[in-house]
Amino acid sequence: MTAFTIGRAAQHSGVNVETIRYYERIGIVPAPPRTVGGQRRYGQEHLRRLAFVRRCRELGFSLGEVRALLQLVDGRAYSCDEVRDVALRHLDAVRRRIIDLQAMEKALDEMVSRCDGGSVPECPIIDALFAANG
Amino acid sequence: MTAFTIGRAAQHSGVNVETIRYYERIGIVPAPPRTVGGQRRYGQEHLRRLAFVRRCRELGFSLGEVRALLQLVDGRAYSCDEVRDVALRHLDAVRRRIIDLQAMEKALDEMVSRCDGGSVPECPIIDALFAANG
DNA sequence: AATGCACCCTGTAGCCACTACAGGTTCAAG
DNA sequence: CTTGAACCTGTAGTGGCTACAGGGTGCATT
Repeated sequence: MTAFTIGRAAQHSGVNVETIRYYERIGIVPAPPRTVGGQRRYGQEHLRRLAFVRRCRELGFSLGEVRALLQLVDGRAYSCDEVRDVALRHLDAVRRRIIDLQAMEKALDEMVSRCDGGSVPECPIIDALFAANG
Repeated sequence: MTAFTIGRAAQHSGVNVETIRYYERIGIVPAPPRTVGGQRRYGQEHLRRLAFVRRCRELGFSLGEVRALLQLVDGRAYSCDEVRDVALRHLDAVRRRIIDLQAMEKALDEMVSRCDGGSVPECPIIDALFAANG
């Protein structure tokens, strides 16, 4: 018998104790059985699911997406295409985000390099931030 | 005399009407004068500041960082070094974020490409998500 | 002067994904 | 049987907005 307390489940799955309770509350993970005193006891299947959620979150899936993936998994007979679709959409979003951040990086880098430490009369970074778009 | 309503100020600065009121509430921008009836009227300096905040936000600065930058600007005699420091720290954070996202992208890409549409018995994406870290 | 209506006002609640308490209870070791 | 770490619930806070509800204002037109 494997019965983990929430603390052990947290250690094992990498999901914070508070977060596990939060996931239960919002229905991302099922409520586990309780001891007579009311404490949660987790089995292997719960840990597996928690680790799944954690992995998804590490990959940047929103909880909505995670929910969608779990529904596909739970209704056995999920189609690979549906899963692939969720993943591809997310991959696209990640790529767009990277492009956005790279644009920020470029703009910041240019701003910072324009100001190379000399005590110029006006700060070129502040000037750039006050300047119009672009 | 330039006196913009909040709507005009929003158009002009690119900051949403609700967001302008929010910025005023949290002290990012000063409260403008009002008409007798209580409506806000913005001058050039307000617009300039709103545009500054907007530009900072576009570059990914947090409102905390924006606040810090504005304090440097407001206390005239800000040092360029201090500004540069805020910008450099943020640039670092942006770069770290890009690296994180690129790792996600790689992992997602590998997952998705392992599943090339064929109806395999088990979905490799789901398998990968259920698998341990890495 | 009256009316219409687009815009403005405040205040509150909601979003996401947690995190951090307060104030109390349970479990297991010694 | 006592200790104390870990657990429980419920609520409130985070950041950065956004979206109402329910009302008031300001300007153009009639």
